[in-house]
Amino acid sequence: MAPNESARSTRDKHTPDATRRSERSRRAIYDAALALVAEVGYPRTTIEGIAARAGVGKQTIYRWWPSKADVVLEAFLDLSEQAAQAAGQEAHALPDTGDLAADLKLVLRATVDELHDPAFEAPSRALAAEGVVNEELGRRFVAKLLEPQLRLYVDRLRSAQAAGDVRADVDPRIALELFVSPLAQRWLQYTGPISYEYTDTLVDYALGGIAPR
Amino acid sequence: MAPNESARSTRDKHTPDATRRSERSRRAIYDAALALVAEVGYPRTTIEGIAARAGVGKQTIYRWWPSKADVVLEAFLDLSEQAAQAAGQEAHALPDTGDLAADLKLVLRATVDELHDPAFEAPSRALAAEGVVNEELGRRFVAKLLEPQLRLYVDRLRSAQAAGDVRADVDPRIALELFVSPLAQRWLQYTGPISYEYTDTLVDYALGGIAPR
Amino acid sequence: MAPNESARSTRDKHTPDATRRSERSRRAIYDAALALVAEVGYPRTTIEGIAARAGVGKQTIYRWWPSKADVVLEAFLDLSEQAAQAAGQEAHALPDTGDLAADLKLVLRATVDELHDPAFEAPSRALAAEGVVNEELGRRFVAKLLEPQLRLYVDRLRSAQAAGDVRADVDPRIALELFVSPLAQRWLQYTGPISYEYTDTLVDYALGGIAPR
Amino acid sequence: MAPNESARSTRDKHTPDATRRSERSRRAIYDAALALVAEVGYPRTTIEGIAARAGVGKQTIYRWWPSKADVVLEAFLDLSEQAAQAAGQEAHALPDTGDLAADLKLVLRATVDELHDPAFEAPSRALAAEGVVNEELGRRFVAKLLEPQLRLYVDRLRSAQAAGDVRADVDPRIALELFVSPLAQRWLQYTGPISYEYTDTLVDYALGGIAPR
DNA sequence: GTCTAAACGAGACGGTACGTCAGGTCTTGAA
DNA sequence: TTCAAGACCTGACGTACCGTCTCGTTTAGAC
Repeated sequence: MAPNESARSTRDKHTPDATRRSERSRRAIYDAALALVAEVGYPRTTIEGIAARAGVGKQTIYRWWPSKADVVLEAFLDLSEQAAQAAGQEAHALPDTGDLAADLKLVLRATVDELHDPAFEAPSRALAAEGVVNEELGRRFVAKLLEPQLRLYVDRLRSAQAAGDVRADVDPRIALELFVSPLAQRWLQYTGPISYEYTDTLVDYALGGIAPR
Repeated sequence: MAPNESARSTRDKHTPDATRRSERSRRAIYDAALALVAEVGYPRTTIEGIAARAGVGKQTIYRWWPSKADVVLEAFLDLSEQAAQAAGQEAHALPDTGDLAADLKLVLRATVDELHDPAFEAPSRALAAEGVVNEELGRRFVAKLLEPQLRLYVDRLRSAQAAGDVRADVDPRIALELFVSPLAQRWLQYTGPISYEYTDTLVDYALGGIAPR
Repeated sequence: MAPNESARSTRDKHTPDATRRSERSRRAIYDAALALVAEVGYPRTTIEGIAARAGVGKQTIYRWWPSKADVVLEAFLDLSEQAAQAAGQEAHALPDTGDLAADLKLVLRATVDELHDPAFEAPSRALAAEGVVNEELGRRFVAKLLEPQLRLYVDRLRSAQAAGDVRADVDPRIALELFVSPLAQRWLQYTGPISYEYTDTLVDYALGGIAPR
Repeated sequence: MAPNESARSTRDKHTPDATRRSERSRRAIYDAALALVAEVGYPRTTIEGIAARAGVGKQTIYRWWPSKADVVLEAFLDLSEQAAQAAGQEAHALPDTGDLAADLKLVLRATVDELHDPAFEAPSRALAAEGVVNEELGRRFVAKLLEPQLRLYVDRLRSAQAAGDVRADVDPRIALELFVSPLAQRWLQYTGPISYEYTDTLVDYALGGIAPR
């Protein structure tokens, strides 16, 4: 048996040698993918187009990613990581001044701003849409991007529970949805305008309830 | 000049004579579109496929609808209308037993069931996804399907306000999102499981707030 | 049995009542067909186009003619008849001055002129082309248009045989092809230019042969 | 710089790399094109049909040929070349036994046989018909296929002139039409039957003339 | 410092679906 | 019933991408 054969038998041809991967190509593909999604939208973004724009052969994309959705998702994750690093430690925890309502309002206002940022809007909308219809991608999108952010709310709510600002029997994972999901739905489905007043109101309603005290 | 001549002079060739439209074809196209979306999913549903399955020329589709999304949306609206008519007056108002929490829980449990119905899931997911990325379609989807349902919640909450079960200063249109949007997001984005307990909890949290009394 | 059934059984639907046929439409269709063939060529002449130009419904054409070729052939035959009537008796016989060569040259020169007439060229080329590939139409084209003209040559050659200007053992139907067919082929297949000198030469060669005497 | 690079720089994207062309596909397309023309005729032969029959993507045809006519013409030229190679040197010159009449009769009899060969008849009739109505194609058809054959007659007649069997003042290019064109017209237009006697007679008439000596 | 195997750019390949268009058939309403 | 109008079904058009598959050409690790 030739030595290279044994090498091949341990490595399927569908799993190329990652150590020899071209970093240049990877970066160029991320950039091209995000640029195209932003410019022409996700459906009209094609793998051929990404390859052409990145100055890369189509096979280089098909070698490393199984689908267009994966390329765009990974490119977006990369972008988010870079943005997070640029923003410093803020990404690791929500502010905790002791005033829960104020802290939540602050963070949600920042989210409102982010949702209006065109650089994020096009790709994240595209991925969200794909995730609606493609469960596997949707779950990955949530696990990699959404859930880590929601965990910060959970932490902050736990802290509030410890401080007695939130009832102990409340499930934080559900509670956070009271103010996060309405904002998400308005953004995703155009069911209403998004503003600081709106998110402030959400926090107030969620914390105090809508029933009379 | 005959009346129809003036009508014709204002109609260019891109807007065919709707009075001569074939009802048979329209129905067949609706059925085929919904069936295909349910069977192979929205992305793999093609206009060619709809035409073939409906026993209809492609041009007959392109003549009356500008895009695949429009065909499916209209087909889905038609389906919803039929379902509403079959269900009778239930669609016109939420139950109002005087017990707001119980009424909301009941309706949300019904929604949970509906969201698990495969006949509705495939097309509505497809349309929601398309609406995320296609604002025009999204707004139409909301206006025609979502908003009418949300209005029923508004009405019920107004009634509750009159009965003193909800604070008078609360905006019902926002308040309803406290329990509707979380469900919607879990369904759309797979951010969590959907169950009766979950929706019951949402109603409790929303009505009573999460802060201690 | 319903009354209309008996009506149908006595009259096949493919043979409508000719007595009620609109002469106006027939003429308009002939004119439109020839005009279109001349303007855009035979292949791009469509029954739809003829109907639109004639101000006639498509079905009116399909009712009376089985194919585009038939419409054009009939229109062309009609045109030829009219032209023949306008030209008087010249169509019934070739000139017979006693000088066979001169007579033939004269007639062939007239043919050269006719072949250069755009009003005749487009439809006759179109019909000839169709006839090459559609034997049934080709034979009809020949029988109705070509053969009557060739018969005049036969007559003239018979007269020449009687006068001793053509050998008695020569078959006139074949002999005429010596000068007619070369002209036809050059015209049909663009195998060479067409001029008076050319046709004169053909007559000389055909009458005298090309071998030395 | 490698030589092919400079070649590439002068070639835009509309002229693909011919060196990478698939010979298998080219052959399959030729075969399919000729088969379809023979079976259903030229007008009903479609590029889609050729592609399907050849087991080839449509784009592979559009990549290399600008039109259906070009595909079929090229396929037919290829067929002719192969037939010529199979026939050996006969294609390069007419027989020259010294007996002009006998040589011409022999060749014309072979032509008669060829005209009756179904493998040749369908595509050449289709191309001839198209050429009648499409001058550009017609001229190409003549230049590539007809004229090379006629040149052989010109050569043989020149040889006969040198031998004193044809008058020196005769133009061979015209003279050959005396026996070639009648046969062509009968075949193209169904103006008469085609037989050995007929072509023999044509040669006799053409060489000796039809006038008495 | 070679050697060599894999990743690379390029792009041709067999396909699918696109959206447009033309053509023959079928349906409707006016005369 | 004929006719005009035009919607219908069919199917070919030429284009855009798909995902696969070679081609040479880098390129980077092992010898």
